[in-house]
Amino acid sequence: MASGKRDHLVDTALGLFSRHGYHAMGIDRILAAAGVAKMTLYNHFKSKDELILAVLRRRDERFRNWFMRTVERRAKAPRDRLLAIFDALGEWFAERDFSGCMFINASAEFADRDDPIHASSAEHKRLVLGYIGELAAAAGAENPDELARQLFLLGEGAIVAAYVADQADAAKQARKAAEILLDHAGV
Amino acid sequence: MASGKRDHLVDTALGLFSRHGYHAMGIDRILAAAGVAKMTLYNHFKSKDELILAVLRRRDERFRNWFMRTVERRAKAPRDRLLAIFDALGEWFAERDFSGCMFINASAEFADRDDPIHASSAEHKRLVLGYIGELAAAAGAENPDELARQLFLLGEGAIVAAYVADQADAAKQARKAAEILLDHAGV
DNA sequence: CAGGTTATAGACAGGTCTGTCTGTATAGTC
DNA sequence: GACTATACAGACAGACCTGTCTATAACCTG
Repeated sequence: MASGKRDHLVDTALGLFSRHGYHAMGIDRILAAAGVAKMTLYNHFKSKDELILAVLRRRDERFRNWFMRTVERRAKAPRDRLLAIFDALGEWFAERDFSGCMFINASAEFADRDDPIHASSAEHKRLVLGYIGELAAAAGAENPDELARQLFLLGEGAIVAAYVADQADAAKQARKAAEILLDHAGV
Repeated sequence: MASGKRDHLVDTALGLFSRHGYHAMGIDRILAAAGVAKMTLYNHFKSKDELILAVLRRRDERFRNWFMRTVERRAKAPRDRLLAIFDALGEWFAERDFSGCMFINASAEFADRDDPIHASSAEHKRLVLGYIGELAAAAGAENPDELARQLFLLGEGAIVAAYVADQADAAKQARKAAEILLDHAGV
C-alpha cells in the first residue's frame, strides 16, 4: 500500500469538512476522528490547505463519477439523459447528511479568486459543465454549448435552493424548467 | 442619533465579512477598520454571531431595496420586469468587489440548518423568491408561483456561476433561458 | 457646571488554531 | 538480526480568537 493512512485521512477530512466547513473544522478533530498522528498528516501534506486541496480532488473525482454513472444508468435516450441530470441531483439532495456543494462552500470560505482552493472549485464546475455539454451535443441540440450552460444554471440554482433555502423539491422544479428549454432547443 | 457607532460598525463588518468570509475575519480587524473600541461592540451585541446577524439583516434590506428599485427602474412592462431581474444581476456581478452572495456564503460557513445565521439566509432567499412571485403574478403568468421558482433557480445559478466558476456572462445566459420560460408561461 | 451616558485604549483570561519537535514503537526488507 | 520507513503519542511554540475588565476621556442634557 502506497499509503492507506493518507487515503483514510483524506476520507475522514472529506466528511468533516463537508458537514462543518473548512475553517470551523480544525486539524486536531480530524486527526482524532481518523485515529492518525499529527506528524503523519504533515508527512503527507505541507499544510491544512494542501489537505483541503486533496479532499477537493477526491470529491471532484467521486462526485463526477457518481453523477455520470447515475445519469447514464437512469436514462439511455440523449434527451432523457439531460433530464436525468435533475433526477440525480434530487437523489443527492435527499441524502440524510446533504450539506450542499463542497465546491460552492469552499469558494465561499476562500474568496480570493487566485486562491488554489477557489481555483480548484472553479475547475470542478467547468468539468461538470463540460459533461452537460457532451450530453447536449449527443442529443443533437441546435446550440449545445448554450443549452448546456442554461441547464448548468438550473442545476446550480437547485443546489442553492435545496441547501440554503431548504427547498426539498428544487430538483423537480429545475427538471420542469429543463423540459421547456429542451423543447425549445429542438431536443 | 440612537447610535451612529453601531451603524458604522455594522457597515464596516458588512464589507469585511463580504470580502473575506465570516470565520476568516476576526473581530479585532473589524474594530480596527471601523475605529471603534471592543467594548462598544459588546455593548451593542452579545456576540460575534449577533453582529453577523445584524450584518445580514442590513444586507437583506439594502440588497432587496436596490434589487427592486433597479428592476422597476429598468423596465415598466410586467414581462420586461421579469427579464430585468437578470440585468440587475448582471450589474451586480460586474461590480469590482463582487464577492458572491453573502447569504449563500453564510450558509456555507454555518451549515447547521437550525443556526440562526443559516435560518436568516433562508429567509432572505424566501423574500427574494416572493418578490419574483409578485412580478410573475403581475405579468399574468398561468402559474405564477411555478414560474417564479424557475426564474429564481436561474438567478441563484447565475450567482454561483459568476462567483465560483467565474462566468462573467452568467446573467446574460440566465436571461436567455428566462425568455424561453416566459414565452412558455404565456407572459 | 454637574451628572450620566457613551465612547476610548489596552491589558487580560482562556481557549483554539496550525505547525514543529522529540522520542518511541511497529513492520517489512535485506 | 540489522536497517529503514512509517506511524505513534504528546509536548510545545507562537499566533490568533472571542469575550471581559479597568480606568479614563469626551459629550450631551439638565
